[in-house]
This record gives sequence, structure tokens and C-alpha cells, in this order.
Amino acid sequence: MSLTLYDTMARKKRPFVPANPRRVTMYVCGPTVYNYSHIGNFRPVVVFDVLFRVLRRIYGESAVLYAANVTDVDDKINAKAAEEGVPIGEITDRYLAAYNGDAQALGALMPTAQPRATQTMAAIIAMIGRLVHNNSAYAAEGHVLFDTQAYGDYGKLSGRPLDEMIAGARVEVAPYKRHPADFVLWKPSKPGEPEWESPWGPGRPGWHIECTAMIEQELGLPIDIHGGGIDLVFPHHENELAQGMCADPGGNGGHAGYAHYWLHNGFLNMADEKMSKSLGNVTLAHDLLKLQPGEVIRWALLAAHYRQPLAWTDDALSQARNSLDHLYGVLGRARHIEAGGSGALLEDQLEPLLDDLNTPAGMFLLKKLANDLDAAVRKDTGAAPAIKQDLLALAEVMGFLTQDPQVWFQGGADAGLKIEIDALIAARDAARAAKDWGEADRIRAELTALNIEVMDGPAGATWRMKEQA
RNA sequence: GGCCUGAUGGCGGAGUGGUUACGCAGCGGACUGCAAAUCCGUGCACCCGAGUUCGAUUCUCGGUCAGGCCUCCA
Repeated sequence: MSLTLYDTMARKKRPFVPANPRRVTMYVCGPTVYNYSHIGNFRPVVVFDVLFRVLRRIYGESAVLYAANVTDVDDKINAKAAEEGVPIGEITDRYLAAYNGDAQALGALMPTAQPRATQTMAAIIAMIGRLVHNNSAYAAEGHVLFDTQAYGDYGKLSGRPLDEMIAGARVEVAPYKRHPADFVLWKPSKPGEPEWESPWGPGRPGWHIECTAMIEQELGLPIDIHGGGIDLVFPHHENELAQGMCADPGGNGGHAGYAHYWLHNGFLNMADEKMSKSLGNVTLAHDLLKLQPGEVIRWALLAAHYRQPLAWTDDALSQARNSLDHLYGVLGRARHIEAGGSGALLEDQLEPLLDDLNTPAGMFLLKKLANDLDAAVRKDTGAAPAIKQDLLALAEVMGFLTQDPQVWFQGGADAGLKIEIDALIAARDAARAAKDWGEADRIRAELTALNIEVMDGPAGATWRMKEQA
């Protein structure tokens, strides 16, 4: 099976070839845990979860190492802790738990490692030490700065030559920087903020160094795939790359590279504008999940190709809901079919995903397989078991159809409501048997008021919860 | 100002040098006591201009528009 991925560094699709097929490594930049994350923050979670699943399918479950970091040292965390008068650990534990819960609800598998900055401090300090030692970094006024002049290819990832960036810079340059693009590896903490001891004085790490240290500690350099949002290309990933290359004991470029493939997901937009906390146009995944099944939100997040911008609208959610209702409806009608006996190659079903994670094409194939299954069941052609297996195999790699169809349609009803519904359905069946249409319709109206939709069929009436949102 | 993306039908969204997926919504029909679900059929698009070509929505250049990055950011 050959997987092709768009590499930001190469600016084109490249065949994916891991350095070691028995140990495939992927790192994705994760959240800063100081609050609930908005739905846009979960786009990479879901996108790279699909990639994780595809890789596991190709190379084997135990062969893929997927690390997603958690930033738990940060100004915003400090501010939140100060506001509540609690240690930062209380803030970060709380919001990390919420984040993981939301990710799970969206069908994302746990990464194989979830390193935290506070637990990587020794590796961070050691790496800064190496950078200072080999003159890639310098100490100045209590700070340690990375010397961007030390890395000849600085700017290559983002396509921004250094001099052009300086020409267009709109930020004030700290006086202790040798070069305007130099960035902080270590800085003193403000009074009252958490700090760690280091050879350059007490303080805390800059933003970029934690990822590089975590990658080295968790996965080892170089890694196969490095992922994140498109906004991270510059400066975050550019800086990671520069310090990572220079931190190698072999010197600048001494190892085979930092990451062999750079993947970046596009933004999720609200009404043509990026969803952003500073713009105030955020929808929290945590709130959305109270209104919609996680699979519906996951579907909406994967409905556009991951590199394209994704417009987040109520209509997109409702279309996602319709699509899943259709697929679950087919599965419900095929519930008596035992999946199996497929002669088809898994590669056929994976093909859309193997082409740079083309999830919309994957959805198209899901729907096609579902329609084929429906027809095979209806016409009793004997092809149903194989088609059902294919459908479920693709759905699993995409993280869909994880529930029993009956639970999908009726899961929103508690036991008491179900008893009430069954009684009403029975009464309506009796009325229909007596051709008392007035009474039958009256009961249906009663069920509608309970948010229940009735569907008459040859084997009697079935029902489902209607869409909530 | 510099750099980088994108522009497909009413909406969402793939893809392709020549017959343009699919979903939702719409319309007609079948089925139904009426519905729902399902099935059959059907209308609707490739931003503008130039170039390359027998032929461009697809390739090239220019333009327009939109979005992003250059500051925390998925």
C-alpha cells in the first residue's frame, strides 16, 4: 500500500516512506491547557487521528508511535492560576482532562505518548545546554536566545528568507538580541510565577524548545512526520527545525534531518474568518458535544480535505448528521447480515485516504458502499456480507460507525422514555389495525411531541430520536 | 509592505487536458391510510482575460476577489 502525503517543506505530495517501517514516528503539536479548547483546535486532533489509524493499518498497531504534547507552562496558564488563586497544576490537570475527554468523544484514539512540558524540563535544559555549548545559542540578560544565524537553512520551511522578514517585521526587537529573528529558549519568570533552576538562572523555557526536547525524548530524532495547524509553520515549526538541527550532537545537519514530512491542516472558519479566541468568535467543542454526538462533529470536521479551509456552520453539522443517519439506517437494515467473506483488497477501500488523506473522497466511498449494501440486502444478491465488511473496514479507519444502529437512533432516550414510547407505539399499531387513522395520527403527534419519529414498516413500526440541534 | 494559499451548481464538497463524483436542499414518480425511511427519474457550476493545445474547468501568465502567516494561535 502506498501512502502519499503533502509535505509543506517540499510544497508537493511525496510518497511516504518511513525511516523504519517497524517504528514509524509522528509528532503533533497539542494544546496549551488553560481553558476549554474551541472546535477549531480539534481539527488537527481528528485529522491526525485519521492519519494515525491509516499508519497503524499499514505498518501494524504496535509499529506506530504518535506523540502529541501538552503545553502546561505558559503565561495564560499563569494568569488563570493567579486569577483563581490555585497552583498551575490544578488548572492544567483540569483542562487536560477536559481536552482528552472531548478528543475521545470525537472518536480520537489516545496518542501513544502525551508528554508535558513540566515533565520534560531536564531534557529541555540539557538541550539548551548543548545549543549554548556549540554556539547555536547565547545567554543575555537572564535569557538564553537561539542564534538564527547559526542555522544556514533558517526560513526554508516557511519560505521566508531572514532578510525579508526583518524588512516586514512589525514587532519590537528586544535590545539583547543579536539578530531580530533570534528567539527565546529560556527566560526569567516574573515574580510569583513558577520557575525552574537552570545553569542560566531560575526561569522557564520559551515556547519552541519544549517540542524539540519532547520529540528527542519521546521519539528520537529525526522523526517521520511532524504535524500541526498551518499557523504553526512560522515561527513555531521553523524555530523547532532550526534548534533541532543545531542541537544534534553531530552539529548542524549532523543527523538525517529533523522531520521527514511536515503536515499542516488548514483553519476552521466562522463566516469566512478564522475562529480565534482574540476575535471572540469561538465555539467550544465541550459545548457542542452536549448537543451533538461526537461522530457528527467528527464528520463535519473531516468533510473538507484537511488542507482546505473549513467553514463551520449549522448547516454543515446538519448535513453531517444526515449523512450518518443514512449510513446507520443502512446498517440497521443490514443488521442480520454477518460481515465477512470479502475478497476485496483493503487497499481498495483505503485508496482515498492513501492519497493525502482525502477524507471527502473516503466519505463518498462510504456512501457508495452503503448504497451497494442496501441494494444487496434488498435484492438478496448474496454480496451483502462482503460489502458490509468493506464498509465497516473503511469506517473504522475513518473513525465512524462505531455504534450499534439502534443505539445511534434511540440512544438519546432513557429507559423510562423507552417504555412510554413502546406503549404509545403499541397503542398506535392497534389503532392502525382497526383503521382508526384519527387515533393513529393523534398518537403519532404525541410521539412527535416527545421528539420521536415513527416509521411504519412491513414488520411493524420502528422509531428514532429526532435531530436535537 | 513581504510571504503563502484558495476561487467548482441554491448550499457543502471531490476530481479531471476531451464523457464534470457525491451529499443536502428542489422538482416529478413509486411505495404509504397519511407520513417517515427507501427506491426510480430530473434541473443546476468549474471567478475574469490572455496564452499553450485539435480541444482547458483542469496547464502557463496576468487580473480580480477571499483567506492565512509575518505577534499568542490548531
